[in-house]
Amino acid sequence: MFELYFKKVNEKISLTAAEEELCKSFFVYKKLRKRQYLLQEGEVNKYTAFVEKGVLRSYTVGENGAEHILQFALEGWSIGDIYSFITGEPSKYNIDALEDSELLLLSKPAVDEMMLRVPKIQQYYYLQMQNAYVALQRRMTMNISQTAEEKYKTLLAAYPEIIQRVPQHMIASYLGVKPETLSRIRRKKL
Amino acid sequence: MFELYFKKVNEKISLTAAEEELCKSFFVYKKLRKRQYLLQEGEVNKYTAFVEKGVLRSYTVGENGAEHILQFALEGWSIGDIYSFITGEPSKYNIDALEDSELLLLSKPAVDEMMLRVPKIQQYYYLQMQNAYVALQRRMTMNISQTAEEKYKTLLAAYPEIIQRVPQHMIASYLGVKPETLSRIRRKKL
DNA sequence: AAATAGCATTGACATTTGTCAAGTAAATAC
DNA sequence: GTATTTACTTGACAAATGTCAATGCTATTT
Repeated sequence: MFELYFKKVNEKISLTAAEEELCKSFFVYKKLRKRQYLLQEGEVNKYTAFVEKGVLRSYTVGENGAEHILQFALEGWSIGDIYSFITGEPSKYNIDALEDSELLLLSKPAVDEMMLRVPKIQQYYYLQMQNAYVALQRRMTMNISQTAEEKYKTLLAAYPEIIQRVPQHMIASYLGVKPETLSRIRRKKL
Repeated sequence: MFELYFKKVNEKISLTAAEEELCKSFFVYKKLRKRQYLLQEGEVNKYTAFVEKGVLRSYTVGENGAEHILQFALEGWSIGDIYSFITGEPSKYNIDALEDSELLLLSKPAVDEMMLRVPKIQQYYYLQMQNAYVALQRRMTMNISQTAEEKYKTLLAAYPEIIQRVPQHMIASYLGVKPETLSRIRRKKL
């Protein structure tokens, strides 16, 4: 149940068996059914979730009720509202499961303790943070410089799994276009 | 010449006079004339720059020669290509000054050494990284959910100084619209 | 199996944004 | 100070995307 997590960690740093065992003790395992919330707007985000299995998404809801998707997280990715997690303020985001999913949760005290007991792991999380930032920057560049069709192609090339496993109207929201527009873009290439 | 930097740092953590002195020794002071580069595409980004005075911007250049602006940095902000800084790979970004500017540069070895000698400062940089991420996330949400006009208003409300000090066509690029479109948006409200 | 609800597709049309071209204003160079 | 370049504005038109409404499809519920 920790296979994927340590696979990912050991791509970046290397932990001894003893260190791995110690790490495990800080996580809480959680299953989420499709459509279940991990976090709802207004709650404090107490955990960052590593996805062992399934797909989650984070999103906001506008005044008009429209959903705006910020992030998808497939197996091997992490998700959570960092801002709320750190500050303890209520989150503006919702996070829920798009498929039945299995998660490894880490609370803030657990992170702190883990960093203390297994200092090496700090580097992994720092790298993670950087990667997340860089990825977001890339998405930003894509968004200001490309048309709807180009954005779709870029996403398809970079993360084909997302396109396959996520409903189309959510992909549209992620790209910042209407579902009808995405449907028309897709029709072109059949 | 370090006033602004320590003003910012001490908003988050508190350093003793001795610690401040120690910190100072890790920075390199640099003046940049308007239009001068801090970083050019293809170079390795060796420094993160804290802006004491002036305005810088980071941007990419597309195949068609169009510039896409990623970030502005006014007094009190930092700028640099984190990815290149960390990995040592050549940067895909350009960074230059939009006004005569004064910078405090920190190299990677200097950061490492500073963190070691003044551990407290680690927290400041971790917070900085988080804030940068959260700000980018906000911008992303704005970009996928708002029209050109709304994006302009949002930017104007959040960072009026940017609008005043940066050429309009760069604002347009930052928002992901054409200069003509921005000009027409601005005309409406006079 | 039938009923329901949500999702994807399509068409007609409206709105927003982009493109091209021209002209003016402002900044910079000489 | 004049010349030259660069930035901003404006208009006419084109292209992209959004809106609204109808339809069929698929999955879920009962």
